[in-house]
Amino acid sequence: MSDTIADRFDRIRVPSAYEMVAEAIEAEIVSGRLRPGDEIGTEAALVRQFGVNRSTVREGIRVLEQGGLVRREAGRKLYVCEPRYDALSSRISRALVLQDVTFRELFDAALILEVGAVEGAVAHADAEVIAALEANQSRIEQAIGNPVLLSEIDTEFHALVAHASRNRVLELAREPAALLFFPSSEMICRRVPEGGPRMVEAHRRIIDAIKARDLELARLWMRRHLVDWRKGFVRAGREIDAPVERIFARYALSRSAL
Amino acid sequence: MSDTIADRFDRIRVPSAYEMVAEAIEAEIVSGRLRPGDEIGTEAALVRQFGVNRSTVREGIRVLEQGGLVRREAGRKLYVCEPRYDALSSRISRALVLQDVTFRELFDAALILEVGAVEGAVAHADAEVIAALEANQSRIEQAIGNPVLLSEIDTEFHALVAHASRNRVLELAREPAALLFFPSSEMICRRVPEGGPRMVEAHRRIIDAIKARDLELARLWMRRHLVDWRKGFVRAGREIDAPVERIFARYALSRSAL
DNA sequence: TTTTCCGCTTTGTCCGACAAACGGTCTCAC
DNA sequence: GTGAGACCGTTTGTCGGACAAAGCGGAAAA
Repeated sequence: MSDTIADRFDRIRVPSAYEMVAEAIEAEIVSGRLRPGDEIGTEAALVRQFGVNRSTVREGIRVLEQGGLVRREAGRKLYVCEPRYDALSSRISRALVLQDVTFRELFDAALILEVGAVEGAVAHADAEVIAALEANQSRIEQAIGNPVLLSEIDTEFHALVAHASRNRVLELAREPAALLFFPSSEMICRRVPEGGPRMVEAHRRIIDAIKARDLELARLWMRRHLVDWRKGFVRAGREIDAPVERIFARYALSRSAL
Repeated sequence: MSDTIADRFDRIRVPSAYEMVAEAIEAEIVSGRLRPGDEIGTEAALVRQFGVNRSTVREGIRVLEQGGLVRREAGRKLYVCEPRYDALSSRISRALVLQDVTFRELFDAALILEVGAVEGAVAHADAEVIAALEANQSRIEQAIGNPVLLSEIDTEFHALVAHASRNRVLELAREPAALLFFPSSEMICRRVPEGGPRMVEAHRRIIDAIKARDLELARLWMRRHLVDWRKGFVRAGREIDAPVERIFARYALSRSAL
């Protein structure tokens, strides 16, 4: 009977105790009354304050831990943590993989995000970041011929460029895609031998463009660098419209768990 | 003594039982052996299978729930859920707020992400999404003068544009920023009366450009639309380099919790 | 056939308990 | 006096058992 009438009201959600525990602590953190580094207190203390059972407190703590708001230092005290992205990014990467996003989507998004990041880097890079980029460059020049190292250093390069933009929103926005995108360059370098040198040259040009504050040149070489990746991907015999395999998700996850 | 020697080994992390429970179930989901919609089983069943206590199983379940991998249907059975972003995006928004990102960062990132999204929309929008955009437009034309509605419909408009790009990576990448960015347009419309009509015109032009597959025009009007926002922000007397207030985080969180 | 009621299942919460790991203190040998 | 080691209380991770409330399904009643 009632299913023939349009529902006027939403279902009422009664929050459970462990959710209220989590929300109470979260409110303290979001409002700033608890600051990163502060300790939350022992489980027993929380039991006293909230007047609920320890199991309930513990479930609430799990929620906060997963949300990246608190952190347990090596099985010991609970601290409010300075917001860490890694855990969140890897969770998003996992969601992307589960949705079977394609490499084309990944590539199109990376093009937008990485070019955006290098634009920001041209505008805001300071000496410190540029030094880090140069250090990265000298390492990658040593690593030609070693696909595993190449891919790792390349991933770090792009993270550094994003960091140079001094835009934490952008830095975060690109991370889930990067986590899935760059590991595959290992596979490419393995199968396309000229991939390594081309990558090293592109990085060199990008760093130079950032140092020269040359927006157009930076854009150009970042774009070229990524298009190279796509070419290599195809030449390595991969289908660009195929979904990102779930293998990569596992890889991204296991790395971030460390 | 040992702190004078460079540490060779990382601390060994012994995974606790509830983490292993969570990982075991996660592995089933990521590998595809458990598909969205499948049910996980009752807590009692998991207790039997894993041979651990129910409290332990429950903590593991909390972890998965927060990770957006499983979902409890109204206090009842556990299902593998089709990956939902909302929860994850709001968590990232929260992290951004806690880092005190500025409106300028938000604006710069939104410029890159939204222009990127509209580029994708020009390339990939289909009739269905365009119809949805038109419906959104007719609603916003009715809403001029109502800041709350305007801001809501504007937020939906941008989500639709991103969806039209048929790029789930980009769609997801923009969401955390959007969650923080667009709600503030309510404040702007409230204080800058001509904001409403300008927003409506920009949307109209963007939709037309998408329909005409005119890349440059779409870019132009999206950029103009966002720059308008920034102008309004300043004219409303707000400081663009000030951190996003924590109020907005709460707003974004409470919306996504529904 | 429809409504109502009853009992079973499952979740949310509680209580009490214990081993292992950790932190701090105290003692003892040097 | 100082350092090493033993000792002890605290805290976490896990366990077993228990109960009320809510949801589900089938039987009984209208």
